[in-house]
Amino acid sequence: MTIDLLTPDTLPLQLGSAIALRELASEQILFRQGDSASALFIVKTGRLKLVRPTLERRLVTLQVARSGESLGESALFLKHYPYTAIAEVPSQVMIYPKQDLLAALHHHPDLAEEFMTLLVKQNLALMTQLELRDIRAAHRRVLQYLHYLIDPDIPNIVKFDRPLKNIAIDLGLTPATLSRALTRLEQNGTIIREQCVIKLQKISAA
Amino acid sequence: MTIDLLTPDTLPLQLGSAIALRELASEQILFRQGDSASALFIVKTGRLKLVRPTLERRLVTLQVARSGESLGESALFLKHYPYTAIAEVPSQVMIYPKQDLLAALHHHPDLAEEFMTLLVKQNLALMTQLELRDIRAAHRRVLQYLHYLIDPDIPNIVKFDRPLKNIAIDLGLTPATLSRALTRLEQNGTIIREQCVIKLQKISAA
DNA sequence: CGCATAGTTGACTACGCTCAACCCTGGTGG
DNA sequence: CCACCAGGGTTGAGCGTAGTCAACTATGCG
Repeated sequence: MTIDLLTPDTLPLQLGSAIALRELASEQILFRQGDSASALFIVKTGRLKLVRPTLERRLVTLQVARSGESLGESALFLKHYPYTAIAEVPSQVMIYPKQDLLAALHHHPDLAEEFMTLLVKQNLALMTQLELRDIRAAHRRVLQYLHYLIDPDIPNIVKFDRPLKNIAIDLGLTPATLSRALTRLEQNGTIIREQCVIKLQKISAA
Repeated sequence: MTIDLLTPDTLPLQLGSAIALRELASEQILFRQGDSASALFIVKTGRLKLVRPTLERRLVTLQVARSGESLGESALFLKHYPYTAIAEVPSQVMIYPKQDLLAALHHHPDLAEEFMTLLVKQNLALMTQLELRDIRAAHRRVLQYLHYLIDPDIPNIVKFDRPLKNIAIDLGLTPATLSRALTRLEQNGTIIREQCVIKLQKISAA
């Protein structure tokens, strides 16, 4: 409950084993859906995304893991990865072998509890994504997405740290539609754009 | 790993405390989003759904819990329920107080591991739902949904146990569109309908 | 027998997708 | 220093299709 055990710094202490590092180039695949699930990863630098290919040969983005965040938790309780992990930019990930982690979870109730909290958080994130998809109108969906992104410390400002192309896909839109949605919001006076910096105005009605 | 600890029968043994029961009428609310999170529930009879109201005054269905299944796991690690639980039909739920369960998870690593597996499974279910939403064409989405529902024991047969109206909402469609999608699939020869029983044919192309 | 609800079907509208052209930026090489 | 190129982003025209609203049918229940 006190400090965060699930970080690159503190987790090795729990495991008591050497941790490997892996470098990934942009667009490189860390593991594929269906691969034998062997490890959990924590992003040291860069950015990864978890995706699943759909029937229509498109990719659904399930999660984006940034520096300090973990990915592949499901692996600990499944035989195969249920999704594919791809580096969006050149990245480094720390590798935590499945068996070691499982043993650690077994012996450290606090770590287990923290891990459960993490899983629940991920659940919530997925629910939020699902909720987003239920908003039909593209500009409304985008607006809601912006609201999720605002940092309480820097109110009403959102800065995109990844290409609009990717964000569009995350939102279940095409780049063209996202672009139109943003211009529409700007003409509404709902937002003000300056490159990848978005400023939300008070009035958030459509 | 041997037997399932997270069932109405075995869980009380882990908790060592009396378990309360609650009866719900159809459409009755078990707890609301934002309520103080006090317990986890397991459905004894009936059927509940977890929903979140969206901006457009619609309800996104996040999960459907049938007899023997649990709901409200997130509550153990959050102060407030992140969704609303509604009975779709008259139901009975067993109540497992949060504190008792947390203590049990702390002292029984096997129970904790099983719980984590459960959380991961729910994660996967949400991912699957998200993937469904990425299929634009209504009839294709429905077809994929049907594929998810087939029971390996009874191949190519799906029986709806809830009104089409609800299923439509789960799929992010209107009842009208779902109806059209089903008739289209039938005219395609992809499925054969008889009331709420659907038979899938071999050829599953659109 | 009537009422309420679920399901189906029709006509119309709206909007997101597709495909394409175009602009703009950054990087490379002559 | 400029010419070229590649990629992301924007904008336009047209199409398909899901939503909406409504009417109608069918079913179950009082």
